[in-house]
Amino acid sequence: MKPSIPRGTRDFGPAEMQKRQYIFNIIKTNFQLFGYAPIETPTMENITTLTGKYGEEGDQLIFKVLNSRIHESKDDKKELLKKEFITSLEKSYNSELLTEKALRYDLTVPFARYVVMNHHALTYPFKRYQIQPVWRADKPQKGRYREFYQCDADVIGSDSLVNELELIAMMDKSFAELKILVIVKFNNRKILSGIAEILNASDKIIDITVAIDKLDKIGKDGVIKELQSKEISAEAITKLEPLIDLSGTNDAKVSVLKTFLASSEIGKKGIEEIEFLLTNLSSINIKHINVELDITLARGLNYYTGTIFEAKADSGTFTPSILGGGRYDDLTGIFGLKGLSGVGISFGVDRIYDVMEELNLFPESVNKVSTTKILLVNFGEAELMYCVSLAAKLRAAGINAEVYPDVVKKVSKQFEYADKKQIPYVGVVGSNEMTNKTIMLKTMATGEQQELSVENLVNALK
RNA sequence: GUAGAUGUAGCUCAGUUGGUUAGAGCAUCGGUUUGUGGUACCGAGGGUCGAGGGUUCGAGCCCCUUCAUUUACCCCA
Repeated sequence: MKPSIPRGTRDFGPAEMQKRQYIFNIIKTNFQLFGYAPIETPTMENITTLTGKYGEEGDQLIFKVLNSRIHESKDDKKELLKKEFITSLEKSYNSELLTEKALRYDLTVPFARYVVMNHHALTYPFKRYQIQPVWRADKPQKGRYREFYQCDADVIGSDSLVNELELIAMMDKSFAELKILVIVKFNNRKILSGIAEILNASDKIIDITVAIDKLDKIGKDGVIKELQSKEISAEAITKLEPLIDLSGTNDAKVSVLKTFLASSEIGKKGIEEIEFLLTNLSSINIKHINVELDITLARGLNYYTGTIFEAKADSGTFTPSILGGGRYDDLTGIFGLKGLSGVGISFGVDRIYDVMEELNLFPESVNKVSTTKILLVNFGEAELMYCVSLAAKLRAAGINAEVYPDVVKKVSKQFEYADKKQIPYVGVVGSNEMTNKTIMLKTMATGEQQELSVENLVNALK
């Protein structure tokens, strides 16, 4: 049988893992620096926990898990199962008889569920970080995987926009350390609600935001066409035009919005929030990222209610969003705990990796196949055991050491092993070294070698 | 779902208007070299040409069907 893995999934070899861990470490360090504590949640959630939170499209992308042991069902239940299966073939339909579990789609909803279940034990505002894979039943493409890691940091139980500010500061620091030039776009769902209100099209808010969101790709005419196809009135489209044309500095955009949204309470609230962030950006001393107000930013997830974030690399040809996030005022409400507002961001490690790979942003130090410092080469059975005890001494001194575990006809094979694993030193042990209680230390890069006592060997490698 | 591209050795790919025994590089193994790798040279093994059907004296190449991979749309990290 020819081996394969499900599409949209990947194996990561040692070389890739070194680079991935480099990214994870930077993000994790920054999460902790800002006071977030780690949690993990199960791979599977009850499907009812997930459905209805990600929008219509999102719900379709949830990986469902077939209930186990359905073949052991009683006959009358089997009849019901057959009916349910046929129904699910004909329309989008969730049958808990068939699937009551699903793989997590993101980390935010499981987090909200966790908060509600552990409400009594948490200290608010509760700040948590979570680094785990998520699954989406998407068609894989460039930069789009069916299994990928998210690195989330969320604060729940605080309305303060200071949380948003600190999240921006954390993005700045993280992307600076990763050396990725990034443009962080932000917007506010309240602005979008305000716009829909002004246009008398509150029921069409999703259609409108999705259309505006495509401005980059399809241009102004394309957006207008899309709006028309969604049965937005001509009058509303005319009203909307100044916003489609919106450009210039963040401040210039705000002043246009102020006029446009003057008669919308929710819109004015959104502007207030945006102004708070803009005027206080200076106090967090951003050095690396570009922060830009973009009213075409919509984001598909249903649960966002306030600030929304998205970050993209600002150079290279591969520029999908590598971070997303926002404020959700009542995600816990669905699980029965009202009045807890949360805000968070999510780094997409897999795309960050792709971007860094394209732009060659990994430091030389992570481009190693192995962290072994010395390989002990043997010339026979007795020498091999001498190597084993020697390795123990090296490791006791904190030196990464490997023993070549076989006795092979050609010693060159052992050197080849060291060479392929890019191990910088080789310790050769033959009968001479054994009688002298020494080791021949060879520096692979230069080919130089010298005979050393065990103590001198440890010192030389330290 | 819709549209395009691609499936040939373990990997990356050549393969002419259809013509004898399907090739290369890398990788693997062996040798030049029984106390020394990365270089060089010599040699070896490895293929139901994605699958099924058709056209033809003859198909890796043309036609049909099907499967897989991949890119774009939609949506998203």
